[in-house]
Amino acid sequence: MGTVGKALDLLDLFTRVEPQLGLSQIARASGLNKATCHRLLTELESRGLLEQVGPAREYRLGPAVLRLSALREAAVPTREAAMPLLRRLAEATGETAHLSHIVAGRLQTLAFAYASLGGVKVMMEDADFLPFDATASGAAVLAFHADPEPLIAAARDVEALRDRIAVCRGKGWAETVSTFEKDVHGLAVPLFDAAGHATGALAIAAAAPRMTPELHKTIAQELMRAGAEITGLWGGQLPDAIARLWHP
Amino acid sequence: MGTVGKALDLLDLFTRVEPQLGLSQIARASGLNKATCHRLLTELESRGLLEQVGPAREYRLGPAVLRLSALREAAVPTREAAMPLLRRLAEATGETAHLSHIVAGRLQTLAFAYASLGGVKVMMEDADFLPFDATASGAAVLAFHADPEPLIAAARDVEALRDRIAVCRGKGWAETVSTFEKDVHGLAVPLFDAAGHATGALAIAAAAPRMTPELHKTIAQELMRAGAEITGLWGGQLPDAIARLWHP
DNA sequence: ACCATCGGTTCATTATTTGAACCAAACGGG
DNA sequence: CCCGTTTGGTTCAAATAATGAACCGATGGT
Repeated sequence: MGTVGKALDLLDLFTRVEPQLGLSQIARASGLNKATCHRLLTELESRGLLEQVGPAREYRLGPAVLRLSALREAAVPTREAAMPLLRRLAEATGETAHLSHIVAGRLQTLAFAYASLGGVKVMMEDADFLPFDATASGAAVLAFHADPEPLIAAARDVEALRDRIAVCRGKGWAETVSTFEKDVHGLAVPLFDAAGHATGALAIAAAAPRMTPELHKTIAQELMRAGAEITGLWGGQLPDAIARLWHP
Repeated sequence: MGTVGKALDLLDLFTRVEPQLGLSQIARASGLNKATCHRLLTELESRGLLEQVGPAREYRLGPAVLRLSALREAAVPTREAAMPLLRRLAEATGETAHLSHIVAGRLQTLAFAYASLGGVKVMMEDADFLPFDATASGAAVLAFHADPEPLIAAARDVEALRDRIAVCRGKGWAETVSTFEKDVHGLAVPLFDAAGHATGALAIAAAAPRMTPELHKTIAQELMRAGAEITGLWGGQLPDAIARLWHP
């Protein structure tokens, strides 16, 4: 990993919880020398990826990322294209739907949609990373990923993850109950790229107490239907094993 | 400019017109050696800022930019906060409204809104750069910018730009007629940061044939009102000179 | 008045970046 | 069918840029 990688890694230090960081803070968190950090930060700032604000001269994500994002969506409307389907899925199931995506070895939340009516809902945050070993989405992607082993091995609870992956390979969808968050029942299906490898997941996070066999069946069916559609929208291809499970 | 800067400059080669580029193409466009390019691109890809697709292994902007953008908007809702005002401005004037922003020495389109009814409208593209010397927005920002000289000097038509800047300093808004695009009448006001320096612009692009003295007056008034509001939303401060011009 | 921390800078040492030359694989005429 | 040209990608000695301990002035709390 070269200098560029180190600089880009600094961007990951900025989170929703800590959106602004000082120089010393960044140096400590990254393990880099303060002078090195300063040079990298200055360079990121000169291109607008970061900006420096206030009398404390703290750094935060800059306006250039907005442009890159708009450009990406114009070229590959990953999010925009899937949003209508995601909303419909939330409505059809009455629960919270969300979409995630493997980026650089991590599972990134892309978008989510709440059902318009109903009482208790599972709330979500955008731009977060999901743990592979505690989410149905994680198991779903890895079950059909091109190279899952390193990601599985890196998980905290490898055994439970392998179990869930095996279930997903057999049924076409993955499931978790109260692992990531208490009282949340998760169901997920993988999404595929043009080569037929899973690169994302579509999931429903339902309030566990509300789950019934009928609702479970509805959710699984809707997920498979929407999963096939989004895969198609993204120019992906369902592998034979999945096509058989989803369209029996 | 170090290695990181060179890598980040590569991101600018991806445009709406050419969203996917091959290695040789990028090397030629950037002037860097092919091997150097390849290393930088690989490093950008490893962090998800770029991705490589298809049998031709072309590069395009990657999904990580979506996360950064979501994080930025969560921390500093520049775009979201201004959108309602932008839409209201478009409605109130019946013309196309847009918002831009200085990022790393260039004027970047942040957002725009069309009036809901009416015939001819000026169309816009997101994530583009506006020339300082051919847009009302450019003159408006530079008229109250902290360090305008280098940006003015770099413009193609320096004289016309200086004239427009002088007008803007006197009136509080800038104007262009059919400079950027034919039959487009532009009016713009600067937007200010906490230090009272202009960092952005709010503008109306009107269909020139439709312009009347009354409409002109409406647009100028609405711009100044909305400009003050957005500046406030962004935590900015109107300089005295502008406060006097806008709230007589 | 003191100590700790902050953001930022300096400069000799060191490690990384650089790029001409080199693959193998496609592609497009003649 | 072959030859010239392009593609994406790799190699490695030479050149250059990154590194980090020590330093500075300013700020803030005790």
